[in-house]
Amino acid sequence: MKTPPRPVTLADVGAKAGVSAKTVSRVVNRHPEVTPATRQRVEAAIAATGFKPNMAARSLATDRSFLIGCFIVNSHNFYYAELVRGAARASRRYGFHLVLEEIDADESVADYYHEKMRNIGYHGLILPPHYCDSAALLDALEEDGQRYVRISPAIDPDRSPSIYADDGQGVSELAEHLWRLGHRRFGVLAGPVGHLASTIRCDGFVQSLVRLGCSSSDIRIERPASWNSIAMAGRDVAERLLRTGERPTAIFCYNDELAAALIGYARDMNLSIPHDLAVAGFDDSETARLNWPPLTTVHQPIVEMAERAVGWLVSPEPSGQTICPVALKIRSSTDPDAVFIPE
Amino acid sequence: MKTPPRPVTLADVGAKAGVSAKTVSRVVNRHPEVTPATRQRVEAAIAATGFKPNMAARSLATDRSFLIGCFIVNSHNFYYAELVRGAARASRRYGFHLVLEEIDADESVADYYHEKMRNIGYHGLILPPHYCDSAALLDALEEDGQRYVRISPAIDPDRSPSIYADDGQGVSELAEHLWRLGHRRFGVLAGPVGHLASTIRCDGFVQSLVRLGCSSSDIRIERPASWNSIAMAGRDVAERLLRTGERPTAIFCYNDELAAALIGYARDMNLSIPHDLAVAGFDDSETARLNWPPLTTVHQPIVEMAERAVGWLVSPEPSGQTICPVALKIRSSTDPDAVFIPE
DNA sequence: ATGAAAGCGCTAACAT
DNA sequence: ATGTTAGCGCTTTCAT
Repeated sequence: MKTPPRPVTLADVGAKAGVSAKTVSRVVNRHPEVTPATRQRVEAAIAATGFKPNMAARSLATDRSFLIGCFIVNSHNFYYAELVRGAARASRRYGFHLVLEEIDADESVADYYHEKMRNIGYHGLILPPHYCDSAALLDALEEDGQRYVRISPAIDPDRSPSIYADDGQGVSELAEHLWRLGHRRFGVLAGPVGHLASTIRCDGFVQSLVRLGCSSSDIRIERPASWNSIAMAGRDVAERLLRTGERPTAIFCYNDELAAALIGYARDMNLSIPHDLAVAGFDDSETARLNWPPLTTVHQPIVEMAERAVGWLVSPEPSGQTICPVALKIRSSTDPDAVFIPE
Repeated sequence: MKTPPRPVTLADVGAKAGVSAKTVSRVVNRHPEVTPATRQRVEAAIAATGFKPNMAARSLATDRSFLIGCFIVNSHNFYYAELVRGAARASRRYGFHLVLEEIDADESVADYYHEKMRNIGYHGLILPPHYCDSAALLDALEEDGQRYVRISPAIDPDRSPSIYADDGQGVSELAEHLWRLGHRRFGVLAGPVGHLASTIRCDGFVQSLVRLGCSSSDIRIERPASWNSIAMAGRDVAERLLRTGERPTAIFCYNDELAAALIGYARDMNLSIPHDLAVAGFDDSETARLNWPPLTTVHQPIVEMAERAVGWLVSPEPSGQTICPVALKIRSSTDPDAVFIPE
């Protein structure tokens, strides 16, 4: 590798254009008080020299970085991958750069923020589920005046800008959909205990069914004995739901991956999907689309939510105390052509 | 949000400890020439004041950032997600931060680098497949003296540090494995034309079989008519491979997602997997694990490769011209307990 | 509308 | 072993 060429500075450009460095700075930053004539000359000099402003110097002088930070769990997960996609795309669109901050499950986010992130001078931070519910983190951020946006927070919805998907609405529509199809006995593969989304999805689904006239005794809720393996979790619950008691004709699973695992097992039992058994998931992930027949599922506009989060972070005003409900869509597995039914 | 407290500077700490700012700097940067006594005093002052060095100032002064950049495709994809996981984790371990640079499929990476990345002063860059084969980008990086590491490059293996997975070895082992199981008629669901990994996997698989004594006429290679939908691609090829001509007893698919799609279709045909038909994928992705029975597949240590890439980037020496072959592992779907067979 | 000076917080290079 | 000086490249403030 060659040694890097000496970078072009504002002063270099200024010399070339016959103006001061400050004038060049004004042009670069689109200040209005510059004569069109000088502006043109400066822009020509910028183009000629290939000048690129130095981020570090700008950050030091303005005490603002052009970095957006996003907390991320340390595991392969459709939800986070989508979130990152949206955030990266939007950051780029606004001239910012997305930094990933991977936090271990067993460590304190607030501590990590203090130790490693505070000095970066992040322009804004994205707090996806889990992190957005750490009161200690929120306290630390507000103490610093650090701008942030929360995604689907479980606590203090009015505390600060937050964007969430209306899981309750989604499962309610799903319940109606299945009920309309004629299903009367249901199973639920519930998510982890204590996980808010899990509670909302499970309870919302059940309540909607009851509201439709379903008897509680016709809804069986099962939870995997262990979460170590998604495949095993799905099989475990399938075993209980399909081998014992009166078999449900429709099962709603906490997410698509669990639904896929459950379906695999059901097929081994020679059940035809969706004829003998309808299975619904949540997230509208790759898994839901790859499965055959495609999974009934609830789509969260994750990418768009992340884009909106970044949009708020880069906007001049601290984005207000807005809460943004998001429309949900249901995809039908009984119709292989998988059309979206709008809210 | 409160207004941020005035940040603590080196000078502040120095005043408190009764030393110069520079001495504090030396302590922070672990310079050896500091008396244990003063070091202790300074460290106490640092702890008391809650001092955190300012990244921007440090970057400006040293002309080094603590940022690792990683080029990323704009789509949800197991491979890139894993790569990001490994890179984020390793960056963090070394005190760096990982920045994602999402590049659209239809734009020039080299141009984007010039426009948006050059002024960041990246400590190092990770070039995953596709980007690592842009000669224009490599030229631009070397012109700038920009440190970088390539992952599985298709061109110029000796040009610069690169890390690759030995796909050829993987498919060779896979071929042997299937042959040993007694398969004699094979199908291949090939990847996109012109894609290097696709060529290596397909050709390597076929050549290995031929070497084992398989007749070329017993190996049928099929390619989806369209790549718009993975599910449809899998069905498309399955249709041709399983409905026409003599049915193969084993099919190797370019990746796990295609394999899953193909399997779904095969099951609709009432073929029992793996009894009637063995299906193998590539990547060892979530899909391979969620499928039931689990997919035969070839595992790339993607996370570890990314970690190694970062390790090279942060090491003082420009990491040499080393090429790093990586061991491959094969997982067997005929054995549901999915043990790894070491190389 | 433009320029000059000062300084953001840090470190390299030279003192001592 | 520690302190002093002079910037890094930019922006702010205050002149003009």
